[in-house]
This record gives sequence, structure tokens and C-alpha cells, in this order.
Amino acid sequence: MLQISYTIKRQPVQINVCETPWDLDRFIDFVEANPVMGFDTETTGLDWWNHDRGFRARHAQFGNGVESWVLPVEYNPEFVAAVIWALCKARLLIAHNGTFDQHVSEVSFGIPLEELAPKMLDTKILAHLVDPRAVKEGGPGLKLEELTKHYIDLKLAEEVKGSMREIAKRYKVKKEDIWPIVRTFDLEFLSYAGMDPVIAFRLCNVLLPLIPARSKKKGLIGWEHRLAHVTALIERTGYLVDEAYALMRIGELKVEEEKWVGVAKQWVDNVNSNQQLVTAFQNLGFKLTKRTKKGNLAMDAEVLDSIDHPLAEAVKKATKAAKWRKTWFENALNGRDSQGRVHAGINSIQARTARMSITGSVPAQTFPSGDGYVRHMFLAEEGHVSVSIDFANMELRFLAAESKDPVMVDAFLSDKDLHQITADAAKVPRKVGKMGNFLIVFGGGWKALMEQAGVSAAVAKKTIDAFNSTYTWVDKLAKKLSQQARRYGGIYTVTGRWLPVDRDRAYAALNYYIQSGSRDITARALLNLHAAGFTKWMRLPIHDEIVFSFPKERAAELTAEAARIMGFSVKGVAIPAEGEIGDRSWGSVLELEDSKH
DNA sequence: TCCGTTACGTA
DNA sequence: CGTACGTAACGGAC
Repeated sequence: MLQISYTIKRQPVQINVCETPWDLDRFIDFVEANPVMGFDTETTGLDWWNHDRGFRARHAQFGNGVESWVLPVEYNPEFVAAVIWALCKARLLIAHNGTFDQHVSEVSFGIPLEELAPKMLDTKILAHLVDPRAVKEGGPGLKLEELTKHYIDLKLAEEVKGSMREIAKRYKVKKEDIWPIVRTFDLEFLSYAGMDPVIAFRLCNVLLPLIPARSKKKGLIGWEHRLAHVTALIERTGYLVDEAYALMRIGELKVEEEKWVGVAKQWVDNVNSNQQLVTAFQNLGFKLTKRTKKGNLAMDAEVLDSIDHPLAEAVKKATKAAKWRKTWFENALNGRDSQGRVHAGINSIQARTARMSITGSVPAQTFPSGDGYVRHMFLAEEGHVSVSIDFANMELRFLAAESKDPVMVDAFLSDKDLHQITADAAKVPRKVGKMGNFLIVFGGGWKALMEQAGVSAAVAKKTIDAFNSTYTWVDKLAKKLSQQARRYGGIYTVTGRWLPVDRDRAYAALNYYIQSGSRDITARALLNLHAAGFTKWMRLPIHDEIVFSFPKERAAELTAEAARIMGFSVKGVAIPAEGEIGDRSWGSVLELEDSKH
């Protein structure tokens, strides 16, 4: 047995590494004496879905606050058996981003997500409930290193973060490429691996008492963990990719890109270099004035649109074609598993408001809306159809309910046109009224409305004033929330979530309250759909929409039932969900929807 | 190689 | 007093 000593704030930590099956006796003693353990895995990469072609677990680690065990599972099958035994024996497993380790345990050790999920405690979830802010926002962050730095020890965080960088340097590879090639018994790697469960265990002990009593009372800890389980199941299912369609679009976009790069070549080498573009346009005699936040000359769509020159058009079309090809079509093709499916990474609790986000080869939240150009690439199962069910006007309905504003509530109860009501009050076109409504929700003011709607300052001010005098209770709620934000540094949401608000941006409190509350309604929908047996049909959650693959002959019935389950009522105001049934591809849902209007 | 900045797609 | 996210690319810092 290999033993490595470490210190956290002068306290000794012992890392034990199993080398032979004889070492397992003491590991078994440890597991029996520690029903609650930190848990982590080291793997060849993050692509757990490629377990049948290269992905594998390298180490599995268990630990408490002062001692940990590293089992090199790739080295000896008896270690795998011991890990399986330990995972089953444990009463509680603490892991950071435990969803990933659950996927690993499933594909590498054969323990289903369903078995491990009930006893996982995820320090990312706990940390979010204590303080959801990223480092950039002045918070502790949500990554393990960031949390270690903030809650445990600065030096430890730097050592752990720095160690993999050092190892990568030693092997002369990029940090992201080190995981499959670092030697199993590399001492630095082992101490990195061994420290993770210790850190997770300690973090849990620090974080649990810091979670607000109100959150605990509302059951948020368990609720968020059950939600993370449902999104993990959706990740596991994956989404079928239409290779022929993707290849067709890739071909088209390559032709388009080459054509416009060729045009631009007369003036610049690189259409993606703003520096080159600024110089080129200035040499052509164009006066550039728009600046970026940092004071550089801007070269965005607005600037390019204002320039009447073939280079401007070529730059827009060339960069767009390249970006769309790589971000959406090639990412999806490259991310497929051996069965032709892509597995999104769903962060069930991510933004400050706890909004979910999707990363990896299916950045679904950025797919162009309006048509099925990208969405056509994703297919329902054989014999199934794609169905999209979304909440209509979720955020405004939630605002109406929570503010109890009589005008707004009445608009929704009697199916009146809310945007027209605002427009009439301000005597502006409906479009401006609609923008005003959303702007209030976003915390914006007349300046933003002026820019976005392209109206005068006077009209913009009039619209905002009209909003506030029409929906007086909304104004009251906004004032109440920003006052709380200024006084306490944050607000509690309806689900008992603590939501920090910067005191100098207290106006954002209303937006946070609405965005977070709306997210929780989608989260509730996912949990209720899961309870009703719909999980196997779910493909993606996207803010206020859930995408399904339903068997064709039952599509109508299942869509109606799922929409009924998703629908919610807040203080008497309905937040209904509406389903649209398409053909095989997700994109077809939009095409059919369009044809109806 | 890493990271800040810019741009752009969405709710 | 416009919120929240993810990704690609450049170019300076190391």
C-alpha cells in the first residue's frame, strides 16, 4: 500500500493508495467505519457516454475529512469489485458535481443512476443554496477549486489547482489532454485524486450549516437533488442525431464560408480579426465611432450593417457560416456516442437565479429560434414524433400572480392582450408596449427601451411611466424587493431560496425573483413528469420548454397528459403549458406550428 | 498554453 | 441603472 501525507492548515491528511488486493482489508475497515464518505472518480475524460470506445474510470476515491483511499480501478478488477461494494455499503456519498461520478459509476461499475442518486449529496448544490454567485459576480463561485479557496483554505486550493497543471507540464501536454495519459501511480496525480473526496467531505460539513433555515424548512436540499437526478436521467437517454441532415448543412455552410472569405480576401486576411477589420475599414475611408465596453472600436453586427461596402457583407456572411457550422452541426456530430446519440450536459442549478443551463455538444439554449434550421438535426426515436411543450408567458404570468396586480391578473384571467394594454396606456404601438413589458421584467429603464425600440427618449419614458401607473402593484412589488435587497443584501424567493442581490443594483431584484420563480416552475414540472413516468420520453429542458420523443400512436394522448402535468397555478393565476406535436425531427415541430398561423 | 475581451445565439 | 447563460475566436501575457 502506498501512503501519501498531506496537510490542510497544518492538519495531517493521509492518502492511502491500494496497490494489491491485500490492501483492500484496511479499505473495507475504513468503509465500514465511515457510513458517510466523500466520493470522486478520475477518468480518461468527460465523455462518459463513450464507455464502449475508450472512456474508462482510472481511480475511484473515498474519504472523510482526514483520510482517503484511492483505488486504481483500471489496474485490478478486484478493486472494481471493492468499489462496487463500497458504493452499495455507503449510507451517504458526498461528491462535487456528483452527477458526473454517477454516470461514471453506472458505465464503469454497473451501478445504475437510480441506485446511487438517493444517497448522493452534491456539494455544488449545497454551495449554490448558500451563495449562488460566480466569482466574477463577487461570490465564492461553484467550482471545487473556487469553493475550496473560499470555504476551506487558499493554499490548498492553489496546490490542487496547480498540481494538474504541473503534471501536464511534466508530460508536455495541454491540461485537458493529461487525464488519459498520466501514469496510474504518478504520485502527484494520486495526491490530487486523493484530496478530492477529503475536500468534498469537508466542504459538506462547512456548507450544510450555512444553508438558510428557510431553504431547509421548504425542503430545497432534497428537492434540488431529486431534480438533479431527473436531469441526469435525461442526459443518459441522449438525443438521436440525423447525420445526413447535419452533413448536408455542413456542406452548404462550407461553400458559403469559402465564397465570402474569398470576397473578403481582397481587404483582410482574417475575417475574424476585429483589429484587421477596423484598419481595413478606416483605410477605405469609413469613420468608426462605436466603442466596446473597454473603449476599443466595436466591429459588431450594428457597425457592419451601417457600412455600405462589399467587405462588410462578406465578413458577416463568412463568420456566420463558420460559426454556425462548428457550434451546432459539427459539435453535435463530434459529440455522438456509438449509437449516434448526443448527451447534453444539463446543469440543473447553474445561474444566480438557479436557472438550468445546457453545455457540450447540444447547446440547445442558443439554437436559432423561429425555424427548424438547427433543430431538424435532432430526431425522435424510430416510430416516435417530436413534441415540444412550453409555458406561455410564464414570467409575466408569474409576475401577475406574485404582485397580485389587478390589471395584469385580469388580463390573464380574461385572456386580454397584455402588450396592447400597456401600448394603449402609453399611446404607442403594440410592439413598443411589448418591449416595455419585457424590459420591466428585465429591470431595464427608458434608455434601454429607447435603444431597443428605436423610439425617442420621450416616448420611451412615457411607456415606462404608463407601465408603472397601469400596473401599480407590480411597481409596489418591485419597490418592496429592491428595498429588501438593499437592506439584507438579497431576497428570498417563493421556494425559500436565498438570492443575493448587489446593493448597488437593487433594481435587479424583481428580475431575479421572477426568473428564479419561473425556473422553479419548470423544475417542478420536470419532477412531476418524472413521477408520472414521462422521464424516458424527455429529451431536453430549455427554460420554459420541455422537448419529448413520444410514440407516434400515443402522441396526442401523452402530449395532453404531459401538458396537464406541467401546468401550474400561482395564487389563482394559471400558468398553462401548451404542446405542439411534430413529425420525427424536433425542427418539424416549428414548421408545423408555423403552417397553422 | 492560458485567459480576458469581443461578438452572438437564446429565454 | 437591461437579466441570465454557452461557445468561438483573437491576441496579449505567461
